[in-house]
Parts: sequence; structure tokens; C-alpha cells
Amino acid sequence: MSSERISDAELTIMEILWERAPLTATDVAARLPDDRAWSLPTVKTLLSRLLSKAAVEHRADGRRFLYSPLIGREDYVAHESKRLMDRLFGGKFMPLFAHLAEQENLSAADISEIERLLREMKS
Amino acid sequence: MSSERISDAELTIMEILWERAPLTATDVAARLPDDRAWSLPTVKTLLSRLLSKAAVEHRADGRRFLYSPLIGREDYVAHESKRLMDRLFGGKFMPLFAHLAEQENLSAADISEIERLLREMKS
DNA sequence: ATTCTCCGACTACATCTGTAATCGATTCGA
DNA sequence: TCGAATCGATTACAGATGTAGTCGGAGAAT
Repeated sequence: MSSERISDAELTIMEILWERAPLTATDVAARLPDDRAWSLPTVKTLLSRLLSKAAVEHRADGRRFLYSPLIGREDYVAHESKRLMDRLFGGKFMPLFAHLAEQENLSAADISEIERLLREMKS
Repeated sequence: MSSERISDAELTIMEILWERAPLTATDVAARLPDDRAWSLPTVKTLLSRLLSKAAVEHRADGRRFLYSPLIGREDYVAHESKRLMDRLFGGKFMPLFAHLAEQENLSAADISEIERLLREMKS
């Protein structure tokens, strides 16, 4: 849903709301990671952009707003993963897996974990 | 290398050059997919942006230029895949794999193919 | 030699993104 | 009650992006 793309800075805000919601703008600002210590106005701008993209909603609480995500993290992750697969791997899973497997140099532990997942899936 | 991000429109151009290079701007335009039938000026703008990002190079051929990729597709794909893994899966492969496996609803054939790849990797 | 055509370079311009300042209203503390 | 702190809303502004037009020069055709 809501095909508007969420930008990188906006994603930072979403991550905070996915971890804990509802939050006020000030709360969100307080939870920013250290490498993104934005000013409060910046956080408010991002929140209002997310509002207009229908990625979050807000509800009045006295004279401020409490923000909550409207898009679930799972949905977003699925969407972005699919986008990568479509853009770079012809939309197919196997080439993506092959690429990752080669690139990531899987450890023996990883391999057994994958095998376990596969067995689980078969049943 | 060359940390400048390649945009979506620029990627369309790169895909064409990855498939066949060197090409002139006109050649590139002629090979655009139907859903991106841009004007020649647009193609030229994108090529010059890619030039300044050092993603392609050009060599004079009479009075026009022949463009070739400087960044390999493999490198780009690796970079973008890692970016997704970092942004959404804490930089770790297993959660990404688990997500994809669940999402993509692997067929029996896929599963055997994965198992084959894994066996190959162990040796 | 003159005109036509084609090329790359430069310019354009709306939208999105990152990052923030300011402003008018409100409420809280004194 | 009166100033201080705080809110949300509005405005700002540079850089990236999508998409294209224009212009001056060089080759090609006549």
C-alpha cells in the first residue's frame, strides 16, 4: 500500500516508531541514534511528510500529537526486498540467493541454519 | 568505490551499457525499454551525470562519444544488496534469508537448488 | 561555399530530500 | 496575570532527480 517511497531520513523515524509507539515528536527526537541527532524542527518536518504519505498517523493528546506507524515494518521490509529483487535480479529469488550466498561467505553455522529452515519449510 | 548513489533513471542507462558497450548516446536511447522511452536530451543528461559520478567513462569517436561502464554490474549489485541488508536486516544475512524464504514461498525445486548450492559451498 | 543536420554542452524547471528557522497560539510557572 | 517554554504550522533553501529544451559548432550533403 501507499506507493509513496519512504526516504532514508524518514526511515530513521519509522524505525523509532516501530520500536515504540505512540510517541510525541519530542519523544521521537530523544530516541534518535547518535549519528542522526537532528533538531526538533527536522523531526517534525519528517513526521509531517510521513503523515502526508500515510505512513504514520497522529492522534491529539492535549495540545500535542501522538504519532503511530500506519505501515507495518514487515510490509515495508517485504516491499523493499521485493524492489531489490525486481530491480537487480529479474524479480527472481534464486539469483538473489546465489549472489548473497557467494558474497556473504557463509559459515558452517549459517549453512546448517539454512538447512534447518529448509527442512522446516518442507513439512 | 565511488560512493555517489546511482539513481533509478541512471540505473536504466547502466543496464543498457552493461549489456553492450561502448555505445553512443543515440545508441543508448535506441535501446531504452518501452516503458522508459526518454528523449535523447534526457539520455544525454543522465549520461553526463553518470560521467560526473565516475560510473561511466567516454572516449571520443570522431565527433561523438562512446560510453562504457566504469562500475561493474557485479559491484553495483553487491553494493545495493549490502545496503538493503544493512538498512533493514541489521547487516546480517540470516534474517534476510529467513524473510525471503518465507515471503517467496519457495518451491520444492527452489529448495533442492539451494541445497545443491550449499553442498557445493561446503566443498 | 552554403545549408542542413547532428552532437555535446549548457540551461531549465518541478519535485523530492535533508536539514532547519521562524511564527502564532497556547499553556505553565511565577 | 505576564512572561517563558513549547507546540504545530509555515516557510526556507540547497542538493538530487526526472525530464527536457536550446544553442553554438562541426560534418555532411549539395
